[in-house]
Amino acid sequence: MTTTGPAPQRKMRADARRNYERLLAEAATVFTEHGVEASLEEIARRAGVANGTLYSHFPTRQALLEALLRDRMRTLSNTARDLLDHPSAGEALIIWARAAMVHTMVYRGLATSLMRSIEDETSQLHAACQAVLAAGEQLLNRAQAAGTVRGDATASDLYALINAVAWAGEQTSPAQGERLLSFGIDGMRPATDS
Amino acid sequence: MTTTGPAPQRKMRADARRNYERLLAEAATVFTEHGVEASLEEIARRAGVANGTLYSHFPTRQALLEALLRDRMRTLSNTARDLLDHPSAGEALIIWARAAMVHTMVYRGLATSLMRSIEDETSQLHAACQAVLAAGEQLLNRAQAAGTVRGDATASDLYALINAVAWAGEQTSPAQGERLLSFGIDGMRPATDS
DNA sequence: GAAATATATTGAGGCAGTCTCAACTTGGCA
DNA sequence: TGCCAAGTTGAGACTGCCTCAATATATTTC
Repeated sequence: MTTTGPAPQRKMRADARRNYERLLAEAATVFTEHGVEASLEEIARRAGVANGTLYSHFPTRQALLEALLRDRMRTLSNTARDLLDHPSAGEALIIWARAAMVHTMVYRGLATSLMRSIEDETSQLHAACQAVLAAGEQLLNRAQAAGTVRGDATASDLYALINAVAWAGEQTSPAQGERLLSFGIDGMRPATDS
Repeated sequence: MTTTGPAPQRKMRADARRNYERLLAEAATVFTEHGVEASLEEIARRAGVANGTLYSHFPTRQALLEALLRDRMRTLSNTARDLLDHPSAGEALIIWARAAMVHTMVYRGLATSLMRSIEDETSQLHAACQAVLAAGEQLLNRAQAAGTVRGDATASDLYALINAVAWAGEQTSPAQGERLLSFGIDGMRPATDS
């Protein structure tokens, strides 16, 4: 499993880089097991370093999360761009929204972090979240232009919807998340004046 | 503000009852300020009792929450029953769902507790949550019979939807919660075969 | 290759929170 | 009044967060 080097700043000392990677790897498994609120001490312990080392590499939990999600979130944004070429604007939106929901469910508690980060511009995750939101907006706009989605739905609505259904999914079951997403997207259809 | 006596077990000693009420009152304000994950020590401190006293009255955070929400949740269930007489089945469902969402937003973090409690039958809140879910189910069934809501929507869907939009609302703004709720309910309409 | 230097790591310590329980009040009945 | 069941207390064991002076190590320089 070759990962793209997480590439923090250039030229780290060899031992530092080793610990950095080790910490990231352990963080991934610990977050998977216990969610994003897992003990940072446990991550350090498992990585075989003192907790101070963890804090020196990742001053906050958010910073650690950011490093862990960087690639994944970039991918999500790129996927949105690619889907702009999809023949059906409406379908493209649905496909992407589903992918975004799945992404948000990798770690328990992630939806909360991502939702908080879009509001809080001091968050290390803020930029990545904004990029995702902007990517979604493109797909949304196209679907609106195609008449598949109500004109008054906003990118914030879409972002909130995705996170809310991911949250529901992580609380109960992924299937429940999927169901709510379907309802939510359907509800964004233009009103049929019956 | 006369409240219905929270009535734990019969015949408490006078000082015990006094502390019990005091704790509940302080819990309400502290939860309002800091959400349901607020420090229990602070509640005890503010109530002017030792933390052990808090734990003796409310062995878990959930127990405290249950006592705090008991009346409110009963009311919500009753409201649903009353709304069964509403002329429009569809409107009745919407009105109730909105009320349930507002209820879920009284304390930050409550949506998470309520969502967890419906799954976890050992939770002190489980029974109250089930009652709310059952109450919603009645309204849902009527709306389905009236053809206003898809037949395949379940009470669990409704419960999850309400909690998910309340969660979104507490993360961003109540207005955002309202918007998502509208989308969700709209999406539960029977498919118009265009 | 050794000294000098910049870079990392360590872990104890201060803080806050949860929860428990043995020792101690104190309310209320006989 | 005196007794004892019921209630309260708060120190203490635990876990977690985060900091920072002391220490160790990689890399550069000569």
